[in-house]
Amino acid sequence: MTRMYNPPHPGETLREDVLPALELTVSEAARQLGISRVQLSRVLHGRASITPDLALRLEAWLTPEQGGRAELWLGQQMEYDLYQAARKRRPNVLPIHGA
Amino acid sequence: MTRMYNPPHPGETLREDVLPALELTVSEAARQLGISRVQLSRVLHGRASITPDLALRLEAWLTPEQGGRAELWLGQQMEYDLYQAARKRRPNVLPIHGA
DNA sequence: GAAAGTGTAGCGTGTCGCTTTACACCTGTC
DNA sequence: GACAGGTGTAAAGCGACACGCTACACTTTC
Repeated sequence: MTRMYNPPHPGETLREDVLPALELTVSEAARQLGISRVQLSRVLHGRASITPDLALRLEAWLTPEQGGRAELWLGQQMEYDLYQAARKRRPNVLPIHGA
Repeated sequence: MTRMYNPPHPGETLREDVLPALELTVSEAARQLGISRVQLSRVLHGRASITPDLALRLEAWLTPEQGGRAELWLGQQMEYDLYQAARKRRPNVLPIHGA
């Protein structure tokens, strides 16, 4: 239950690590991934999430060495979403036995 | 990239393993979790997903031995969603260097 | 028969992913 | 200076879905 670190948005990883290594423009990457340039830009800036569909596209697009594992992208998104959810509303739920 | 097994919906796990061990009714569990009975029933039967909010509620409610880890619930939901997404639409994306 | 528990359909609301269009900005080259 | 290409982003429209509420039918237990 200790989640002290601030997980980065996976789009940030994509923007800072993956795309520069590929030497591709955002427009060209979006074209190859089969999504719109606008949507990819939103993901890269943390304004949209890595969806299962996008994770599968990244897996089909990248080599395993470049980060082509759908579970990794989705898992990082999950960590991010969980942290953001815990940061604001903590649900008012009591432990079950009082334990 | 090999995802050959059929991951169960996490609500199924909740219905078959967790709730029986607690000897609680669905209505009472929903009340303690702070969600509606209808919504919990939908989750238990795979008609609704484990959201970050619900995962945090489960974590606050259950002891760690009972399965009280938000990441586990969300991760199982992720596996399920990923498998379902891969099962139907496979995105038409080419590998990046023809590799 | 009454009460409690359950599954589920239907409705309304809010959120969000996604595309398309459009705009403003920056950079290079002619 | 004009023009083209790349970029970020806002707005509009659509579809999907989580969620609560109400309502109904069914079952079991008293």
